[in-house]
Amino acid sequence: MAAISRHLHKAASRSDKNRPRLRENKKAASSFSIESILGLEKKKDGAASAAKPHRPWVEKCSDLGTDCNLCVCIPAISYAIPLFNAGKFLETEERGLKCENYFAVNEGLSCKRELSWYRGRRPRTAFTRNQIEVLEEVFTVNSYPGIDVREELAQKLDLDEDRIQIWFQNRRAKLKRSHRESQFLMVKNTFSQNIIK
Amino acid sequence: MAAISRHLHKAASRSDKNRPRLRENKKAASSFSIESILGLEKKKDGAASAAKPHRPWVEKCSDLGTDCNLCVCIPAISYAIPLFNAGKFLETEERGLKCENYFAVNEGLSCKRELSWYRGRRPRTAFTRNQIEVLEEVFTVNSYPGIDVREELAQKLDLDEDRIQIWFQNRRAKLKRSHRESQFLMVKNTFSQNIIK
DNA sequence: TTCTAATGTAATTCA
DNA sequence: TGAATTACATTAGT
Repeated sequence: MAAISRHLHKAASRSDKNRPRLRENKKAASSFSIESILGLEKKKDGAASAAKPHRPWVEKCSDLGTDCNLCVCIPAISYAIPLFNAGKFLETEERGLKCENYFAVNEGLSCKRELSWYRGRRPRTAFTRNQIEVLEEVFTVNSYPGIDVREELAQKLDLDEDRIQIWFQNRRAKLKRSHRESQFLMVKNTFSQNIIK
Repeated sequence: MAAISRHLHKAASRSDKNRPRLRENKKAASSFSIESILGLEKKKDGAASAAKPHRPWVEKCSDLGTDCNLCVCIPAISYAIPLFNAGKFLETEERGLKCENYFAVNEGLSCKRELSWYRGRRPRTAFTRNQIEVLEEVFTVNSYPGIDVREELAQKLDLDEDRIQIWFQNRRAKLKRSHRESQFLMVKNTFSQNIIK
């Protein structure tokens, strides 16, 4: 049942493709030379929306008007908390609710989206040595564990199945990277040996 | 050649999108319990070599020739260690000590640089004042430069694109940190003012 | 000591 | 799912 609800959740969050984009820079960048970037900074405020520094965490809602005190306040609090408390997850949830309620009233979408950009990121999971050990062991024999193995691991290691899946994804990426590099080394060595002889 | 290796690391394998999918695992997995998977761990030691850290510049070792035993030997040791233990911090320390003792006997100062090299860490890049200036200028208008801007910057500043990317990453972290701190101060001040009144 | 380049990796987004 | 990219925590050089 837990698995089902988790998967429901996954499917649901896949659909909100309208979440904050981090990619605009890519498109925007292609139309800029460095000179233009440097040259434009003073001139164009209108077109600067593309070149505007994208720093969601600095995002002050002071743009919204002077009566928006909470806008300034809430992000401040949400950043202050982690200084005192390592258990960020609870705060993240709380924050989410607060902000969402708040902005639903005042401001439309844009601010909410910006907020969700930093609000929505899952706190980094720190795996224990033992967890890593087991995961690595499983990985050596099966880099693509199915849902059943993942669930079993999750239960045994006291982790979300989601974390397991992501871990394997990243682990496969790492493996592939190292393969590519060792292949490159081989080619390069062969190459330089041929040059020498 | 360096450029090739960089791109090998990053964007090379776009072409293997068409690889055969590895779906069999799902079926196969259901026939495994974790215990049975773990029971197999001894057989596949070959796969473990894949766990090598991602340090492309280690390739330079082989350029030095066969008479450079240390070059070959020590990195081999330092790479072997992590395969047996996930607790990387301890090993890093151990490794450091070993190397340090070893080299302290033979040489003096230049050793330090050699050391970091043997440890597998890229020598710290010292940006020139001009490079920093340009990077900062770009940063003020765009803290998330896309690949094209990064490449352009790399060319103009005579730096690796990788260095540029890392620089922006660290710069964003710095900005975020300072922002967090100032907000923290604000909250703290507001808080104590409210207490006083 | 402080700042920051470099590292490793969990998380996210897109195709 | 892989690939690219990000944030984040940490290590270590100057």
